[in-house]
Amino acid sequence: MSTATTAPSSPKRDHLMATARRLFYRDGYRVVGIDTLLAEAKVAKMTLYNHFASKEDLIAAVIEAQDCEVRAALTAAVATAGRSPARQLQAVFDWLKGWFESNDFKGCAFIRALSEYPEPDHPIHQAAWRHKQAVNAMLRQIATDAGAKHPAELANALSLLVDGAIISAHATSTSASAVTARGAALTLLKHAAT
Amino acid sequence: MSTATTAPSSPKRDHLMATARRLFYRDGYRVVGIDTLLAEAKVAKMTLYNHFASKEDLIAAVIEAQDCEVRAALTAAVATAGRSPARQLQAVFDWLKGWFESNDFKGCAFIRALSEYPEPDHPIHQAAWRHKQAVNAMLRQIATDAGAKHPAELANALSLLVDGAIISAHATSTSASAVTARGAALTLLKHAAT
DNA sequence: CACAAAATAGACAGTTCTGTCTATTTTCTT
DNA sequence: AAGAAAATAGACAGAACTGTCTATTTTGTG
Repeated sequence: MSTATTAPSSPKRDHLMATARRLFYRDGYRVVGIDTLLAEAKVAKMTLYNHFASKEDLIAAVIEAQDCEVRAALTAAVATAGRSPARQLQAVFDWLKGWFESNDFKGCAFIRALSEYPEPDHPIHQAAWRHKQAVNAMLRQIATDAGAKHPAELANALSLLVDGAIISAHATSTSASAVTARGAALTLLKHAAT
Repeated sequence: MSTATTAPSSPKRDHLMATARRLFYRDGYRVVGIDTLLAEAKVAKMTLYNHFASKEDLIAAVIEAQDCEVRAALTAAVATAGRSPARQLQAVFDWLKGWFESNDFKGCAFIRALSEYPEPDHPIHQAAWRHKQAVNAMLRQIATDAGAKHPAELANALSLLVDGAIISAHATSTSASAVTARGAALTLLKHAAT
């Protein structure tokens, strides 16, 4: 018996999730209809509604999955950078740069969720917000390791640079913002160290 | 005779624009339908389609209008701060803070436009992008006045802080990110001065 | 007043949307 | 092989969507 809050895994469910993630990320949550999604996944409509209560429920599940994947990728990127906080921070923005330069980069799934569901109480809005909190916690760890006087405040500033870089990369279709953000982040890190 | 690229002004057109701005900002571009907008504005459908070619055309016009208004407000905020670049920069983030704390703050209309129309070629996407460029130009002026070694690069970093602060304020429904961003901005400004 | 321009209500077409239901077929387990 | 569970196709309801058209009324102007 599983007491997990996440729904049980199944091949069809996973396949639906994968297709949903791809289409929602490429085109947007509201603009992609259930029928389009089902045609792309080659899955019957009732299968979807047996696994998810509603489209919103599916979107929330997609965001949770994205959250897990992004956090794992970031953790891995940081891990390869060794123990130096400065190098770890560089690794974060280098990872961003690689993402920005990938062919299917279309902005941030979480920022888009915040935009498409602007009500703060909305479950989708909140799921996206939780992800941003988790990333902030990772940055706070780096700030603490660096011996920052106010690690939480530094982490908040670094989060602004991350989100700003994503917005800029999406708006301009270039990856230059990652380099800019990395430079600013290192400046702030150096300035905040005791 | 007017050679302006913008459509001629008229009371009905202006009223439609005002209602559209309010509803699109509050709920989103895609989620607000034409019928909802017309009911709220108490205007007939043909009046709308006599002034705008399509819903997309209306959205593009709304974004242009928002662009003008935001730039004017920012320019005014900077103007009251005197000639000190540091104070001008503070004024930008203080203005952001006031905006975040207003009752109807629901994130950034331009960031949302980039999210809801993620295709770089889309006219709405590009209109939002032009606004971000204009704000960046204002910051570049401040950076230049401050004697920064690389004013364009500093302006880019400041833009990241602005957009990041907006995202964070919307995600958390607080204005703390404005203070964080202001502190980081001043640090970067000081560090970049010759 | 008379004429022209603008705005109106409302029907309408054609599409798309989410979600439900049924009846049938496939798949898995024992 | 037999029975249970899962997945299927497809119709269907009911609503919402953008955009068009017409006939009527209001408004502004000379």
